[in-house]
Amino acid sequence: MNAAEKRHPDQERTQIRRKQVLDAAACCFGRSGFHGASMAEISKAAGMSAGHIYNYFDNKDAIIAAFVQQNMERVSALMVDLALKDDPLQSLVDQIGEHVRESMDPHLWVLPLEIFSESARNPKIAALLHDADRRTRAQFRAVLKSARIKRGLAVDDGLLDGRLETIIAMYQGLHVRALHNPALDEAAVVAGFRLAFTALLLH
Amino acid sequence: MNAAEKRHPDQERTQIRRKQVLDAAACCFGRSGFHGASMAEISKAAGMSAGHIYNYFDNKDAIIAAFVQQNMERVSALMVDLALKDDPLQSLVDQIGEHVRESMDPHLWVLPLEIFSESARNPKIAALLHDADRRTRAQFRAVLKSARIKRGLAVDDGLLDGRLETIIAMYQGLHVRALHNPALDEAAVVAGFRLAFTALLLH
Amino acid sequence: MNAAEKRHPDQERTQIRRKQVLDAAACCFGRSGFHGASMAEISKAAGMSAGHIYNYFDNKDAIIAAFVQQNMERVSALMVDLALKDDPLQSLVDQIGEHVRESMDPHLWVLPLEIFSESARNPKIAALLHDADRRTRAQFRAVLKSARIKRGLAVDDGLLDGRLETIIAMYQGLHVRALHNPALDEAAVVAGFRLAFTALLLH
Amino acid sequence: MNAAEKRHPDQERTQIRRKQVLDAAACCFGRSGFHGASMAEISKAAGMSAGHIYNYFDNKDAIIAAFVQQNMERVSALMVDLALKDDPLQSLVDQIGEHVRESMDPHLWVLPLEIFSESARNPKIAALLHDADRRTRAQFRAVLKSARIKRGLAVDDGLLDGRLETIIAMYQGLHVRALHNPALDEAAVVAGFRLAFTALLLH
DNA sequence: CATGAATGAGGATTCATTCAT
DNA sequence: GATGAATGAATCCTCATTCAT
Repeated sequence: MNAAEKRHPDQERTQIRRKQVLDAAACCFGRSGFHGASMAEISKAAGMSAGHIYNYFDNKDAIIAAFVQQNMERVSALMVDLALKDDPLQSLVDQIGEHVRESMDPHLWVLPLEIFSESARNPKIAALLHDADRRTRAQFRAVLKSARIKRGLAVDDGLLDGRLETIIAMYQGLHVRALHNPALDEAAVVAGFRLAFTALLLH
Repeated sequence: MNAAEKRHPDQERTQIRRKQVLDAAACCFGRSGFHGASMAEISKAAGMSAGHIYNYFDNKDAIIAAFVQQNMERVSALMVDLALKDDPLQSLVDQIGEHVRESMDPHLWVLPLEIFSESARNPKIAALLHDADRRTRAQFRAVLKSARIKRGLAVDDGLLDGRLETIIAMYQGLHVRALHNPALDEAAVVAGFRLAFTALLLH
Repeated sequence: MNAAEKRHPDQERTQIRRKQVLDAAACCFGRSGFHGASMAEISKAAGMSAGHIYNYFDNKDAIIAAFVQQNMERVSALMVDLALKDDPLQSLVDQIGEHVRESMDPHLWVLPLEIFSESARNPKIAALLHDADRRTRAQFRAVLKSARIKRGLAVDDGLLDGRLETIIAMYQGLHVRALHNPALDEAAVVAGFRLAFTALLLH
Repeated sequence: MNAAEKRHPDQERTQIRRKQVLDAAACCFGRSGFHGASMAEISKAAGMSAGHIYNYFDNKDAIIAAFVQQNMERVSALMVDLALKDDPLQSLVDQIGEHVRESMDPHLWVLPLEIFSESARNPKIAALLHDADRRTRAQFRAVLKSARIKRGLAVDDGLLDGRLETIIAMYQGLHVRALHNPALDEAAVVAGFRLAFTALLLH
């Protein structure tokens, strides 16, 4: 046990407990949705009594919000990775294959959709989403801009936003596609995406 | 009152009442979500008692399903329109502006997202969605194919699916973008979409 | 159409309609019980709208009561038949076989049980039952008495009631037995009843 | 508080609560019938919230079933008592007086009738009833057989069933008699039963 | 006479939340 | 800290009953 942990052992414990709940919530939310998952279900998955959860979260909405927050941070980290690449533009094109494959696991995209539809109704969630999206966009924008300069491509500020919004839309739309079309042909999608990405990123 | 109405006044009335409920449901579902909207809320919006709704729908799920079905048919009609154009490919590119503008009214896209997340958990809704998507894809595919032939473009069957899935993903993703980024710049998106569509449709 | 019918054609019609409802009720009550059978179910079986039933019966309870009344009258008629026999005592013993066989059709005895348990809760039904039972007992008692005199058996007034109550209890209990023991052996029951009846009636 | 209670305080509490509910149910079912008694009524009688009852019983049917089960066990215990008597046959005849007196308290026999009529419609209850009846019959049969051997009476296997079914029918029928004829003369019934029992048991 | 659309009260059940232990 | 017993409001749904047509 290191010093930092020793200094605030209870805060440490609190963080562990909160994570326990959020992990359990991830499982339950994925299985039953935000509103379908009962506190009882979550508490059982968290290995903790239902009442005790209220020591760490004010109410169920707070769990949902914390859970969404956590997810946002995960996505933000992916952007940081991209920024560190040598040639991010080429990376994006090259990685279409694996990104598409990931996006097509429907199991993985139930939760984002749950979040999206919750945000339409819950202003707190919407604020979280807007904020995270703004940060992610800024990161993505910076990456695109510097990469275009490095490659000697035009840096058309207005169009830059269009390029990145389109790319993000494609990936977010792909999650929806995976749900709607269970027989979605991965190779075909990759080919289609490559056509579009080439136009969007390399010209 | 015309002849058709006179002949089946009760069936007519039933249809009117069902529509009344579905319209009310659209409103309530958009405001509160499928599960957040209570039958009492819907019945009040529909101007009829809660109990009476059950004369037109077996249960709440049946309302959701009918509502989804109705939405599907609206989308299907759009495809039929497209097929009737002289040059559907050019039409798609030309109409990017208005389609994007429509897609960006967040009010309009709350419900589809609600449907998507419901489908992840409700097999009946998922089946409706899959079926509708299959039909829509087939229509879209036929349109693209004949339009490409007419234009003398390569009819690469495998890639054709990729092209259309990418386009659908872009529009479905755009709904998500509109929710995530309330300041979304319409002109920029249109420009981005035009780049991608040109690559996907006209080459 | 005879005179009596012509004089009160509407009362005639009313009686027919009431009977229609009661017959339908018999079917529904047997299938679903008094409280399980809905007015909608009954009205469908009666081939008449639910609302219209209220022109013939004040409410559902009135249907139940009329139905019970009808059943009571049927039982009473059986007693009259018995009184007309040459040697009612011997008849009762001889008919054990067919009476037991009848009593063992569980389908037939659902309704009496329904009536019994309703009477425990519904004073109006209880009054009907008490009244019918009193009449039936009196008839039965008179039959037994005169038959015993004719046969030269002792006419022990106090014991006479015991004899007849016991016999009635046996048949009413047999209905319960038929429900409890679906494998009830008819021949065995007949033999058992014959032992008891011989002691009760012929000594 | 003894050791057993201390070891499983929660299981103990659960049993107490279940009993609380069943006792309340007995009261409400008797007053209003199985379907007439609402969960609210039962919960008030049990001194606990309606929602809390669902921690002890899956649903209302489970309460009915547990209640029926409880009643069955009471009857089964009576059979065990009988088996322990020196001369069960003579005991049965001697105890006619008290058994009849018990059977004539109408308040006590409302619930069995409720159970009977429920069993006609509820397969789960019917199964419970059939099973309990089978066990009770087997016990009774063994008692009768050994007692007849001890007394040197013929052990006519087929007729044995007839004898016992007739006796059970008499007592079950007596409950119905008590409801139908509030003025039922106890002494007369005892005399009638004695005639029949003598023929059925002692010859 | 006859319909069946419409009502609204009431029922079983669930679940977020609290609190005594 | 930790439990889970307990609450009670809210939800979906049913059904006897009424009434305009």
